[in-house]
Amino acid sequence: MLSAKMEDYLKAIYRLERDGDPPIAPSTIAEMLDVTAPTVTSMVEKLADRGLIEREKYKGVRTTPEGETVALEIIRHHRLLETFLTEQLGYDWAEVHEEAEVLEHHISEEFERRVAAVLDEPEFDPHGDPIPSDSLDPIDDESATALSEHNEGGQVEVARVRDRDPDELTYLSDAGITPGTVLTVEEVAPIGMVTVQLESGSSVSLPDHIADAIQVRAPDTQSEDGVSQA
Amino acid sequence: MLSAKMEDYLKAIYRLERDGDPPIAPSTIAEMLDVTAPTVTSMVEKLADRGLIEREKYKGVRTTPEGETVALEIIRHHRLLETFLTEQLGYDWAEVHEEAEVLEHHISEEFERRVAAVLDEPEFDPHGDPIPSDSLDPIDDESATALSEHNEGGQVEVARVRDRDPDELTYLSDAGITPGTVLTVEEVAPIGMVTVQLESGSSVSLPDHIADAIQVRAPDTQSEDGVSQA
DNA sequence: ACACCAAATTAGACAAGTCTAACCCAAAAG
DNA sequence: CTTTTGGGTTAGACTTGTCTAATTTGGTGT
Repeated sequence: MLSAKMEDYLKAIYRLERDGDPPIAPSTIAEMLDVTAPTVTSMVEKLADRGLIEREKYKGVRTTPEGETVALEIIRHHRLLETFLTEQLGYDWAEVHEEAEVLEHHISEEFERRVAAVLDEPEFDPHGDPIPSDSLDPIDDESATALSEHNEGGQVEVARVRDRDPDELTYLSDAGITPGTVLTVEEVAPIGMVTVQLESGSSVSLPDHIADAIQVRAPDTQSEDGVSQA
Repeated sequence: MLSAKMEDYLKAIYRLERDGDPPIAPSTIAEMLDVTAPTVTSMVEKLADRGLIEREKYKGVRTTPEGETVALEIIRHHRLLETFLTEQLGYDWAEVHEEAEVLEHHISEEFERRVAAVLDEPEFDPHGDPIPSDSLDPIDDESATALSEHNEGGQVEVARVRDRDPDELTYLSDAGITPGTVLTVEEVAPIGMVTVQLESGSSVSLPDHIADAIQVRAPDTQSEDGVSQA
């Protein structure tokens, strides 16, 4: 069995690989997990011994297929839990991340199966992140673009919100912005701010770091129901 | 914050106090938690330093009021989780103990509150064990008697089943014996076995160690609904 | 080519939780 | 009142995950 810590490292490495390119430098991992460089060195040695990552000394690491499967398993746990907490226990999307971050390491496969069944095998979590399937096939993350890259006048639909700050998430949902929301880009101010208009007509201004975190796609011209994310 | 291990020791000590009398000997704790005696010595030192137990060297330990509160908190988590797993996720009562044993250490107060709310503040778990209230007042466990102490012909209602063996629990529920079931003691055989008759008319024979674990009380002459446990 | 520097690794320490082996109490037996 | 003996404690070691301080490496700049 893997420890919760090993799972955390693996998840971090996997996530970093999805953004930047492998190999992932120890310093990057250290920053993400808020530990020191020597701690990373000793941990990646252990993960490499277990065959979960490949390691080149003084270069960095990359996940092996087995390591990727473990990472996907944890991510599946995390996103199923986030979905479960919001849908069944009435959590707000701002609160679910922290709770799921802990529980993801402690639920059984049985729990995972039953939660997935109760939720009817969901494909996206409350932030719009895709939930890895039961078979743990790699997911492709990159179909949407950042809101901040769009020009004035364009109409877009919110696909994912890659922000986990509770205050910012609460602000967004209070403003009416969640996955599925259709927005029109009203103004891109040169001072690091984007203003969008909701379908209700109300306008919301967002600082760049939040506009960067909101991933959007062409509006779904079809339906308004919740199955539109596929 | 207390570690999961410290919580386990505290829970074990509290449980042992409820059965036998304090002070609780280190060897008893060691057996319950399946660790060696020196391990218990070092752990009880830590718990005593924290003010959660009183310790007399070479004698044993007893919980302080603060320790009792912590134990009750964990027991509340455990029993709420067991109830939640059966009622909301469709677990069988035979499976819930192990899952709850892990998760009880990792859920937040928020999670506890929301689960209790969704379940409508339940007072008993699927095995008939009382769930400590939100205020963590000590509970009195001892209103029921063991089935094994009853004489032939007596009619009783199952109050609690103090068994956690999955096979035995599955056997009992398959036989139709769960908290609330009304039984008539048919035969107390001198070979370590008790035979009971269900209201359906079917008979079930149980070895003493299981009859000991089934706690019963006078049948509820009133209703048949689920609120009858108070 | 050579020195420099940032980043990585090694070395050594520490806390938590566990073990085995050795020693010590304290209560019961004589 | 002494001895026996079983359970408890002390001593010392190991693992996991972390740290700080010292050292090494490999690419960069001149």
